[in-house]
Amino acid sequence: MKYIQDSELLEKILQEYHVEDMFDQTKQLPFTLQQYTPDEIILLEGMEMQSLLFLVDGKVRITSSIETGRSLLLRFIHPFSIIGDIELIRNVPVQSQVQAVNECLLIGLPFDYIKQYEIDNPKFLHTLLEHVCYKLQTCTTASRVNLLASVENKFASYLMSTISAEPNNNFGIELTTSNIKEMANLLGTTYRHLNRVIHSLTQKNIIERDKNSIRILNWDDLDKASNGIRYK
Amino acid sequence: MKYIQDSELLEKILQEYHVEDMFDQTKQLPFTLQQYTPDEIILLEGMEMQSLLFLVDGKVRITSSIETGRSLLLRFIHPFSIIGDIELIRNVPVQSQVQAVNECLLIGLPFDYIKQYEIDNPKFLHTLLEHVCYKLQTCTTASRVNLLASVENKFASYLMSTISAEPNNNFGIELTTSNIKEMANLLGTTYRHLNRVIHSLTQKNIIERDKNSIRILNWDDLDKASNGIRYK
DNA sequence: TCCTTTTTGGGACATATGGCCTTTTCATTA
DNA sequence: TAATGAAAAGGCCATATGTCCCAAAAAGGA
Repeated sequence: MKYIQDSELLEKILQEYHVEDMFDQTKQLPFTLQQYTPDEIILLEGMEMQSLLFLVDGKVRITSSIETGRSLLLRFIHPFSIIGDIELIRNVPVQSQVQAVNECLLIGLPFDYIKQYEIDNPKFLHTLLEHVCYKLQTCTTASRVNLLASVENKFASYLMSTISAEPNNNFGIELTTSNIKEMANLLGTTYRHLNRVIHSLTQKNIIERDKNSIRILNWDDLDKASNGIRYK
Repeated sequence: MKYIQDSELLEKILQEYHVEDMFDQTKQLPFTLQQYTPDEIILLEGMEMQSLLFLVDGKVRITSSIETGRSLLLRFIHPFSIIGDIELIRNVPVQSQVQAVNECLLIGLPFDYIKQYEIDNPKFLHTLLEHVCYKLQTCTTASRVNLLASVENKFASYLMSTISAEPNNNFGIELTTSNIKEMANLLGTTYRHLNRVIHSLTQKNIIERDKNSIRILNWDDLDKASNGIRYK
């Protein structure tokens, strides 16, 4: 992690994400600007947290692990996201592992400062509340999906969400596959099994796979394969 | 559901749960006092919510379902709990099915009123935030557990938490079993399978089962069977 | 007490999924 | 081009779990 001293950049970011809507005045707040390199660990489960973090650039992976060593990809987050809300409010150690996927920029604001000056600021509280509620809603959905849906259901649903959210919806529709392992994690399964599922869907002519892409051939059948599962 | 007109009772409850700590003044708030009978549905997924609810007596089951008809027990809640926080903050329809387990008493406070008079009250916001954060933390834990642990792990852990939380820790330690089906749901499995797991643990002399109770014979081995899973 | 009905438990089988290890593919270099 | 090594895919088996259905047990009634 590298601290960046660049008050102009900071100011620009604060404006871009309307951080001033969250605090009454942003000029004098003791923000820090932090840069992380790809794969760098931002927070380790169990450590004590000192600052609330705002993700303002890059992509971050949130995972959770158990004693057996296995771990679970909870979600990816993108700007603008808040990291450390539970820890701030409940005074607990870091709940999940947080890791930069690519180069990331985060803004930090010390808990001490927040607790002293902002903890009763309705604007700030609203922002926090909205973000936490969003996370809770997402987590509830994920919980339900994880327990009730098969990997095929989840993969079908994931494919449809991901692809329809992609900008390049030109003709076929594509998706790089070097991240199959990542998808497997996200879906809570193994690479081996996801491959099996992909193979099966290919056999049924629902999707088509070549070297670096997966293409949907039959949206209706894919929808059936998802069995009504929707991630959002 | 039956509305109860009993301002004395209401007042008593408001004091018992320190509801006045949440609002600046509680006297004039348009609270309603609602009583539900065992198994009565309090909220159905998808309906529009009008009031924030506070559970003040009884036990409530929160479940979630998918199109296939299967459903999942997310958690039980006890007083003092808030129902409808996400719906209030995010303006979304009811996210989970809410059902009274036994006779329940709830206090309602209309969203309209809250949005007009209390939505910027830091005390109220803090209370909400604490409850939502707690739920999120619980949900994250549950998510991880659900995906990474076997039914045997979960049952072992569940048994230990439940039993050690019981007051009657006298000699052996007991647990009624008529609710095995409920436990199966809570653990995200079937009655059939939970029976199988219980049978297996019995074979290993880790637990002992008779007509109406399960007793732990060997805490160490049960702990091993839980494989490090902890619900809280 | 014996018979009927309901509840509970468990047998048998099918399926989903994980783990290991081999095979295949692909890229790199001699 | 051939040889070599790394990465990806897939075969095979074990296990966990769900589903269906029947048997055992309990409860109720004549």
